[in-house]
Amino acid sequence: MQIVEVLIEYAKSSLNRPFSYCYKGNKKLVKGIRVLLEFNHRDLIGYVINVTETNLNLEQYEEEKGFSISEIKDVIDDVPLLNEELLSLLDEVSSYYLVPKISVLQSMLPPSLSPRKSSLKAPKIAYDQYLEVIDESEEDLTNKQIELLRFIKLEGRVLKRDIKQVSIIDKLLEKNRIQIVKEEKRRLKVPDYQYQTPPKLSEDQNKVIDEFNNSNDSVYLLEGVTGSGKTEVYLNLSEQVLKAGKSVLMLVPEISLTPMMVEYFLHRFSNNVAILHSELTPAEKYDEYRKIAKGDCKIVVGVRSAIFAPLKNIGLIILDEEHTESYKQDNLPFYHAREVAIMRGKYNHAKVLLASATPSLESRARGQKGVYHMLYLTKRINNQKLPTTKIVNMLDYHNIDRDSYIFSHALRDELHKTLAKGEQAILLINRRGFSTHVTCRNCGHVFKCPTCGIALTYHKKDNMLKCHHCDYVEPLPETCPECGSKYLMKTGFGTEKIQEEVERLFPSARTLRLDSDSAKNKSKIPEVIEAFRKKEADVLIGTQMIAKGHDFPDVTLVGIVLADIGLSMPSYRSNERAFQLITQAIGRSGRKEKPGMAIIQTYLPSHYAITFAARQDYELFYRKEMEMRKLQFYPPYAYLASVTIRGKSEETVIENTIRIVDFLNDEFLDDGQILGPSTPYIPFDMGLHVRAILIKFKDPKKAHDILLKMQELFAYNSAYELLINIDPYNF
DNA sequence: TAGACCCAATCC
DNA sequence: GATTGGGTCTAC
Repeated sequence: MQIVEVLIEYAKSSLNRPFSYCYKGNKKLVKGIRVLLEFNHRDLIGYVINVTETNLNLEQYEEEKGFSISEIKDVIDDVPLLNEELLSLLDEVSSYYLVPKISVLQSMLPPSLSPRKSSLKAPKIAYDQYLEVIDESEEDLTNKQIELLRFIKLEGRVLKRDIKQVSIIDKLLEKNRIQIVKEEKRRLKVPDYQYQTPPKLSEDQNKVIDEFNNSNDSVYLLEGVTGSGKTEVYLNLSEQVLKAGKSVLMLVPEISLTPMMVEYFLHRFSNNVAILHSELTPAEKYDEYRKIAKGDCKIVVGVRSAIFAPLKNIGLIILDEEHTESYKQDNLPFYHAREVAIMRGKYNHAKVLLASATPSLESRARGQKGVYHMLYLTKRINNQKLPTTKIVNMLDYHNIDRDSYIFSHALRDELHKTLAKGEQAILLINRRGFSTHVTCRNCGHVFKCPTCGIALTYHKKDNMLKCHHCDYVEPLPETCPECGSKYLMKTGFGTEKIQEEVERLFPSARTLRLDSDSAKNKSKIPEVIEAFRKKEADVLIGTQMIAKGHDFPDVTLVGIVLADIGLSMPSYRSNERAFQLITQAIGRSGRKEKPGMAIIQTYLPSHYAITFAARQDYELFYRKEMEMRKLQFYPPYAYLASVTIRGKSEETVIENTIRIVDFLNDEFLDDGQILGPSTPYIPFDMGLHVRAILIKFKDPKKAHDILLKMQELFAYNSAYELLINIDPYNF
């Protein structure tokens, strides 16, 4: 009889321990496979972490162990899902982040191989399911159902997997308003590009490459201004690594926003590239994953979770735009791809290259201390000049256009000139929707989200009010629900409003808008980007997703409609975020031979995040922000960990949070600062009360021990849920 | 995570 | 006296 120890698919720290089952069949089981079993009256998946043989019979064995043992119901895999390296990485990641092992496993493996019940249903052949409207009547539908119905109607047909609210789809199907049309899905087709001969490298690029090659350091930070040709450096280094018989892991922030990077790699390495990102179907992911595991391709291009790709013999790991926050997973298992990259680099004796025009403060500080090897690309390719920038003080009404309170004279004039020259412009406004507040002019009633209490944003496209924190929606009523007045006032602006303003002021300009609304249908993002690049429009209006990494040769004007939005966020990183966003956005201007221009409109014209971003002066920003971080004891001067407690009863939550704070104070004494209990910006989460604790400390080893102890003492309680986030971003 | 179990409140 | 609802416990 074989005894297996398994991890249960529930990612709960109280269940983060092995459970024993027996197997009486005649297969030889190995660790690393999945099994089907019954656990506490439910069928679910277990992941085998240990197998032993015993001569005892079941009764004797149970006697010896002191608990009863059931039999496995089924064996799912024959061979282990992970190789030795990933197995050890699993331990390292789960112990660093203090998260259940199973949660790391579930991130490492594609859905069809994941140790969770739903993986059994994961398709081996994929179909695309489209939703189409068959009956437009909105009678006896809820608001959310109306929203979706109108959305599908506006789009014509919509991919079912693009719509996350499955229950609403089901209701609409049930009420015969829409139908599903099935089409066989093509597996991921990678275009077969012609090999592109590498361009001649600049002096700067050669210098960086030589320095990289001639050093034995393991982690490098490449600081390269926008347009300095970082991509060509990646390609060149990758080529060398491949020639040496090793493989390359290339991470990008969000693949649907950076199809260019994929294209470059495909041009150079064609069928040697596997692609991993969240928009792939389970079947495609499965294909790509297997291809990588079998060693059929030596390069993986992908997003955060691709850091776990089963690539063997890695020689180089690159993180493009390393400062990007999407490298940090903000739910379980809370890992940061950069830290995992460094772990894998160590194991493989591979080099890790982090690159950005605006490195994160913590990386840049490590560079300063010599923990990372600094590399610089200071010149733009062909010595293009950085765009001319202008900060417009919106507090001064002389600067504001008479026709439009949103545009300054400067921005309107420049946009006019740009359009007259037949060149393109980008307008950035980091807020979607039409207007941020709707107020009754008569009684002052403000439309607010009933569950979050924050103001609802008006969306003109479907004439609905939406909460940007939860998923609440309602149609904009004709009259005020309080007093019946017809005069509802819309204030504050977002992308939709800007688009309308541009169309009003420049009737002949062709506009495109890109934000997470227009990208609800995710395949839209690359379409819009491509259309703009092909000059099918003159002005692109959008949120931060248009600021990142795109190369639009004919854009000569970037307008930041309101630069302050990011600065008002309550986070120690808000200055850094604002600086990065503005710098990145400005970098979109003037990428070819034509000189670029950028206009920054702001109510805080002397804020250093804005002035230094306008000058594209990372170095000065870095120094100033480091001073601030030092004063306030924030990273990189301190390490952070946050603890979140959530539960049904507010009292229980508060009581326990205080107990935990007391515990932490006793344990850390003078080696850490404990802030809290604090009430987060959004104090409710799906009906649960939330409280948070922030811990700042100098000694990560000591903190790790204390947090582990805290977890043992407090995590095992069903009255509330406790989550630890190591190196959190949103505080 | 979610079913079982326990106890108290509530209903007829 | 039975039924319902909430909070707590436990899993191999």
